[in-house]
Amino acid sequence: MQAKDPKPARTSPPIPATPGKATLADVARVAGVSTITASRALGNPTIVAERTRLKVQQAVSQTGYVPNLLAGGLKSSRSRVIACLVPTISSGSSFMLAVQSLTETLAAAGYQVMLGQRGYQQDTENALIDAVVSRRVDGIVLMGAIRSAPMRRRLQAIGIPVVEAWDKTRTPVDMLVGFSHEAAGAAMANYVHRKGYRQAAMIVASEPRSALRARGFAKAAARHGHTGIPAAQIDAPTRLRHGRAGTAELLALHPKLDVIFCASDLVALGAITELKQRGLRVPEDVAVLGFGDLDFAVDIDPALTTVQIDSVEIGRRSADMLMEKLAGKPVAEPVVDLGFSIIERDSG
Amino acid sequence: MQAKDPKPARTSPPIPATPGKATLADVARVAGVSTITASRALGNPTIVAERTRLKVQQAVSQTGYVPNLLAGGLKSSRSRVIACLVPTISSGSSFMLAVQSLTETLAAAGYQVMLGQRGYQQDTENALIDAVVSRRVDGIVLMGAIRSAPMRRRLQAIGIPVVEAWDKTRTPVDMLVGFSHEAAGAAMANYVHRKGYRQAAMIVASEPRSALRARGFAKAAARHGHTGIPAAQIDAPTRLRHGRAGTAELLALHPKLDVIFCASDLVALGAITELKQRGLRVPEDVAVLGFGDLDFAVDIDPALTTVQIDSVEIGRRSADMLMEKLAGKPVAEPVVDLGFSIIERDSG
DNA sequence: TTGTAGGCGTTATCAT
DNA sequence: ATGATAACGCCTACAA
Repeated sequence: MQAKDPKPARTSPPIPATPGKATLADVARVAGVSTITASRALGNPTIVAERTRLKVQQAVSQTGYVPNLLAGGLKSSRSRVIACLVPTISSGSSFMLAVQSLTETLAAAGYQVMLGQRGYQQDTENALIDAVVSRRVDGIVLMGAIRSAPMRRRLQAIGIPVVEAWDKTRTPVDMLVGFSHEAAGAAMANYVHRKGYRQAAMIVASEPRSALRARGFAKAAARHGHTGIPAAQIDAPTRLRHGRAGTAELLALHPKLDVIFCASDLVALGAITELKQRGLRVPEDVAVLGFGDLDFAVDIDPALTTVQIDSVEIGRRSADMLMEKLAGKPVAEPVVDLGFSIIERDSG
Repeated sequence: MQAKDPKPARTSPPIPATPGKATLADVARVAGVSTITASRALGNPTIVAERTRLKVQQAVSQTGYVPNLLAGGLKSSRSRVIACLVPTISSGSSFMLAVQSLTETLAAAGYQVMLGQRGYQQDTENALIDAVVSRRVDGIVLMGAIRSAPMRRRLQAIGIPVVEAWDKTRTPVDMLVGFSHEAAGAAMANYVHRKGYRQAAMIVASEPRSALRARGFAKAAARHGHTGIPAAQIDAPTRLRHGRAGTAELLALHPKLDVIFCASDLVALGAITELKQRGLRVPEDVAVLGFGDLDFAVDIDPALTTVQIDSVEIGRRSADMLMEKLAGKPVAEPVVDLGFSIIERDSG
C-alpha cells in the first residue's frame, strides 16, 4: 500500500519517523488526498467536503503536522510577525507594559512579536533594522520615535508599516501613537505653579524623552517667572538609586528647593527615600513629582503625584493600526495623540 | 545591455525601482556573477575570490539588497530565531533582566528573539508553542519549567532544542539552567533561625516557584522546631500593593510575628512600606526578607536582605547552551544549577 | 469539490 | 573559484 517515495527512503512509512518534521504532503498522503486539498482543508475548510476535512484533520494529528509559516510566507510575503523595538529591555520601564498589551493584542490576531533592543547607539539600531527586515517582519513598532533623518528615510524606503510609539513628533515615518513629552513637562510646571511651590528642581535622564519633558517644564516655568530651574542629570534607564543621588546633588546645591520633578516614578521613589532618610517630610518640606504612573505609584508612602500614561492603550492602538494597515484598509487615524493626565496624590 | 527579464517588466533596469525588493538574483546580475556565487560572497566570503566579493558587495549597496532569511531558512531549515516564552511580560519581574541578556547574547550571534507570553493557562501555552513552532524557531527558551507531562512530551516530540530557565527540575525536557527554589526557601529559613527570629511568616504568590520556595522554607523551619508558618496568599505577578495587603493580613492574624519572607523584592518593599506606616521599625520590630535582589533592593531604606539570583547569567547561559547545540556540538553541561546567595543587608 | 503546474528567494549538491 | 540544477514547503493560479 505504500506509495513510491522519491526521497532517500529512510523508514518511509506514511507516518514520518521524526515527528514535527511532517509536511503537508505527508498529511495529504496519509489522508489519501492531494496536497492542495489538504491545504484547503486546513486553511479554508468551507470549500472542502466534510468527509475530506475530517480525514485531513485525522492525518494531521496522526503525523503531528505543524504548518511551516516560513514556506507559506515566502510565497505570500507575509510572515505574521511584528518587530517591537524597545530602547532597552529593563524592568521598571513603562515600555514593557505597552509591549505586553501589544503582544497580547497581536497574539489574538495570530501575530507574534519579535523583540529587539535598540540600545542607545546608531550602529546597533541600523543592524537591528537589518535583522528584522531580513526576517521579513510584516510591521515594526518602535518604542520611541526615530530622530535621525537617514534612519527615517531608510525606513520609508523599505516600505514596511511602521508605528512610532510614545513620542509625538512632527515628522512620523508612517504611523504614530503617543503624546507630547514637552506638553507633559509644561503641564507639570503649571501644576507646580498652581500649587504655589517656589523653588522647583528636576532630575533629568540622559534620554530624549526625559530631556523633552525637562524642556517643556523649564519653558512653562519661565512663563511663570521662574528661570534657571536647576537640574540633576542621571543615566538612562532610570533607577531608584539615581533618584537618591540626584536628590542629594540637588539638595547640596539648592538647599531651599521645595519640589522635584523626576524623570520617572522609580526616580521619584528614590527621591522620596532620600528625603525621608534625611528627615525631610514629603510633601511638607519637599514635594516629589513622578512620571509614568507605574503600578506601584499609588501604593508607596506618600502616594505619588505623577503623570499618567496609558501604556496599555499605546500597545493596543499600535497593534490595531498595524493590523488595519496590513489588512489593506486605509488607517482611519494614522497619528494618534493619546495625551496624559496628572494624577494628584499625596507627594506634591 | 539589458538582460531579458521574464517578469512583468516594470521599469526593469538592473537596479530595481522598489528598494528593499531586490533579490539575490538582482545582485548577481548587477555584479555579473551567478546567484550562487553572490550567495557565497555574502554568506561564506572566504571561499570566493576577493575581487568577486567586492563586486558583489558593491552590487548589494547599489541595489539596496536585504537578504530574505525566510527563503534561506526554508532551504537550510534554520531561521536564526529563538523563542523566549515568559510567564508574563511585566516590569517588576526579574525575568526581564534574563530576557535582556538573552536577547543581547543572541543578537551578537545573529539570532533574534521572538517573545511570547505563556500566561497561566494551559490552552494559551499550547497555542503559543504552535505559534512559534510553525514559525520554525531554532530553539525555545522557557522562563519557568514545564510542569505538565503532556506538554513535556510534546516538546520532546517536536525535537527543537529547549532550555528551561529559572527552575531546577528533575525531569528537564532538554537543557536547563536554573536553581532550586525549594533550596532557596530552605536557606532563608536557616538564615531566619540563625538570626534568632522566633515568629516567621510568609507572603506567597500564586505561582509555582513562589510556592516551592514557601515549601522549602516551611520544611526547613519545621526542622528547627517551627511548624505552621503562617502564609498570606497573593496573586502573581507580584506587586507592591500585594506586599502591603499581605502584611496587613498577617499582622491582623499574628500580631507577634517578627520576620516576613516575601515572594519578591517588590512585595518586600510593600511590606516595608506598610510596616513603617504603622509605626513599626524594620528590622527591630519586624524584619523583612525579599527575593530576587532586583536593582532597587540595595537602595531602599532599610536596604533589603534578599536572595540574589544572577538573572543576567541565566539569560547568557541559556543563549550559550542553545548556540552550542545549534552548532551541532555536544552540550558540555546541559543541566546547570546556578545557585543563589543570600545577601544580608539591613532589613533583616 | 478536487487536482496539476509553477514559482516565492535561497542554499545544498554535484559538477566544471 | 564558480556554475547549473534541484529542492525547501506552501499556495496562487488555472483546469478538470
